Amino acid sequence: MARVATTTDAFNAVAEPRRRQILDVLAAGERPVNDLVRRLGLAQPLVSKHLRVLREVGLVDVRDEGRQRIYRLNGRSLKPIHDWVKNYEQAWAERFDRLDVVLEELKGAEHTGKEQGDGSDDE
Amino acid sequence: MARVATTTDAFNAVAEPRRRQILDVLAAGERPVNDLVRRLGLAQPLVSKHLRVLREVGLVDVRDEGRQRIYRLNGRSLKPIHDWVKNYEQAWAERFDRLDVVLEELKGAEHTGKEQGDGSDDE
DNA sequence: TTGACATATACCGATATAGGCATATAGGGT
DNA sequence: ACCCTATATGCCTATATCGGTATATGTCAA
Repeated sequence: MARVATTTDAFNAVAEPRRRQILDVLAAGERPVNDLVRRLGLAQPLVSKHLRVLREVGLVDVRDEGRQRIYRLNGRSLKPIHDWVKNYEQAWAERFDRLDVVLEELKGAEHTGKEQGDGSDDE
Repeated sequence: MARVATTTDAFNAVAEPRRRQILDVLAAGERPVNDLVRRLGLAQPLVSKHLRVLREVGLVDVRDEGRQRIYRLNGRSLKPIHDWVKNYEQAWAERFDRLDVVLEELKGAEHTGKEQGDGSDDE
């Protein structure tokens, strides 16, 4: 048997560095494919294939706009990963057992994190 | 070319569900290999191989104890994953509102709305 | 229609993965 | 010494990956 298919879940989709790159770019705002191609310096078919994988695990959404396809981040699909790693957080942050510290960090993450201001969540 | 080697980084190591299972078991405490074998119902060589991968990316440590090898979780290696996903937390922040509320109650409404409206073109 | 552009897909090659089975290595007990 | 247990590794197969090149699909413009 070969490895678990990359289209299985977000874990596998995100294991590929280029796909993480794509998501990182999309985090700044939706973009057409060619924009990603130029920005990442990858071959266009390769980008399309990676986008397909990301689409199949729900990490990105597409919208047709003329002859362009606008891809948009759908970070919700990363939640399973976040939920899983979160359980290990204490392994590198033993201060984590105090609720106030938890909340402090939570808040910090909100205005310290890079702007993703695309507001892609909806529904 | 094939996929990036699973021994490359934690992202790839953790993309394999069995390896996540192993880590989950080890999260409860260090264990010898046979313990994992019984607990996961996998073939012993398979467990050993997965443990090797986990070891090579630093996700577990080993200690020799007689003729047993005690594996122990080293969750610090998961931090890169956590750091990466954390930036996307806002994408599913609807659920997060609940925590925002708690935060505001504790800290006195320090929370400011998230900035939006990037989507700007560029380059 | 023709042509140019934007994106997706088909096909191919090389790689290395997960898992199975058999065996090697190593330590403990007798 | 021997045997038994515990674990690691080697060899093998099937699979499906990633990346490349070529082509198909689709959309706009003249």
